[in-house]
Amino acid sequence: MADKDISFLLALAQKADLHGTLASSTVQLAEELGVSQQTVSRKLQDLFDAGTIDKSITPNGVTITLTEKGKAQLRALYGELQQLFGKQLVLHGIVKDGFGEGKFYMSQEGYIKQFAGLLGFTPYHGTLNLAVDKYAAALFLSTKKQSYISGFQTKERTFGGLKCYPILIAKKTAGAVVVPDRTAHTLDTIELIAPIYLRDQLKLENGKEVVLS
Amino acid sequence: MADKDISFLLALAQKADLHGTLASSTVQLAEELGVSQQTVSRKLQDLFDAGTIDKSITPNGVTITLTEKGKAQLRALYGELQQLFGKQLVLHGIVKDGFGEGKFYMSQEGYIKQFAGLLGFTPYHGTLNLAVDKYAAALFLSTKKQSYISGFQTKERTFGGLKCYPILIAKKTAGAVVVPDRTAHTLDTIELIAPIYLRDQLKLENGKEVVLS
DNA sequence: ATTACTAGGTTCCGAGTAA
DNA sequence: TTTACTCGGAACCTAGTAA
Repeated sequence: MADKDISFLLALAQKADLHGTLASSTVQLAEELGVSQQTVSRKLQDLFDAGTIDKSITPNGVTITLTEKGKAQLRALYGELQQLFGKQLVLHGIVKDGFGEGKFYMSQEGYIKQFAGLLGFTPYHGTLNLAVDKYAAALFLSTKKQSYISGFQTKERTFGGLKCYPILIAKKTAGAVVVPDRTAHTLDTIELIAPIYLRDQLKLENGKEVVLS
Repeated sequence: MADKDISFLLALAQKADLHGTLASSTVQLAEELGVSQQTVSRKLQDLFDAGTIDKSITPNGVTITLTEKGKAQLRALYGELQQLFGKQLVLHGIVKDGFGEGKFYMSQEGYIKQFAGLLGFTPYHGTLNLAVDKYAAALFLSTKKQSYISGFQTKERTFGGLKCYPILIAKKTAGAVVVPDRTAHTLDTIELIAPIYLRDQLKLENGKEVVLS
C-alpha cells in the first residue's frame, strides 16, 4: 500500500534532504509536484498514518521530517536498484575528441613512472576520451580496483594527483581509466590510457563505440 | 505518466536481470506480484506503449526485454537516490563482540608497519566490531579515501590484503575502517582500528552506539 | 493452456468550501 | 492566509469471458 506513495516520499526526501526538516505548505508542494493542494494534504496524512513521516501543522504551513521507517523504505528501494545496476560488468562509451591536454599530461615523467610501476606497462603519451553515461560509469568504476597516483611538481608548475582504475579495453587491450582529482568535467567523459596508441591499433574514430570490462 | 508504473518496471527488471529477457506469462507474473492477470496484461501493454519494454506474445506466454529507455528510467531513479544517500556523512554502528581474530591480525608486523605508514599512527593490537546497515556502510565508505594494504607471508601462513578507509570515530579519535579482501561477513559488520584501545578510552560496551565521520 | 476485451466496483483526484 | 472535509468524475483493478 505504501508502495504506491514511494515516489511522493522520495520527492519529499529530496526537498527535506533526508535528515533535516522541510518547512513548506500544501499549496506550495502542490505546485512543485504538479498535483492539487488537496492531494498533497491527503498524501501527507497517508504517509503520516503509515509512519513514514512526522508532520506538524502550523498556521502558516506544514513542517515535515522523515522517520527512520521512511528512510528505511527509500534505502530499501535504493538497495534494490543497487543490486540491479551493481552487476554492471561492462561500460559502453563513445570515442570523442580530447583537446590535447591528455597528451601533455601523459608526457610528464612524474606520471609515467608511477603508471609503469602500478599498471605494469608504460602508457602511450596520450589519452582516449570516451563519452559515457555518468551513472553507469560511476557504477562500473566502483567495482574496479582503485589506485592512486600522487601529484608532483616541476620547475614550471604543479601536477595534481589522480585516481586510476585498471580495465580491459575492447576485450583486447589492458589499460586504465584515469580520473584527475581536480577534474573539469564530471564522469560524462572518461579518459583512457594504454600501452599503445588506441586510435590506430583499434581503428577507432570519433563516434565509434568501445566496451570496457 | 510512466512515473506511476516505475515500481512495476523495476519488478520486471529484477526478474529479467536488466539486460537479458524474461520468459513468463501474465498469470505467473500476476501471482508473483500480487495482482490480477488482467492488470499484468494491461500494464505490460502500457509499458510497451510507453516504449520502456519490448514484449512478444507466444502461445505459451510473454517474453519481455527492457528497452534502453526503460533502463534509463530506472537509472534515473537510481541516480536520484544516489544523490540522496550519497550525502551520507556519518555512519551509525552498534558495538558488538568480535572473536579475537582482530587481535591476532593486528599483532602481525606485516600489517602494523603498513598501517603506520599509511595512517600516521601505530594501531592498537585489536579491532572494534560494529554492526551497521549494509547499504549505509557501503555508501559511507564509498565517500572515503580508499587505501590498500598488501598481503604478505610468514613462515606459518599467508595473510591477505585489505582495504582501509581513514575515518573519525565518535568525533574524537582518528582511526580507520578495515575491510579484508576475503571477508567472511558482508558489510553488516565493520572493523575499526585506532591508535588507542577504543573500548576503554571511549567507554564502549556491547550494544552502545558509535558515530563515524 | 495462453492474451486481452468488457463491465462493474473500488480507489483516487481535485474543485468547492468550511474551519 | 492556512489545512482538510465533501462529493462528483476520472482512473484503476478484477471477475467473467472471447479469441
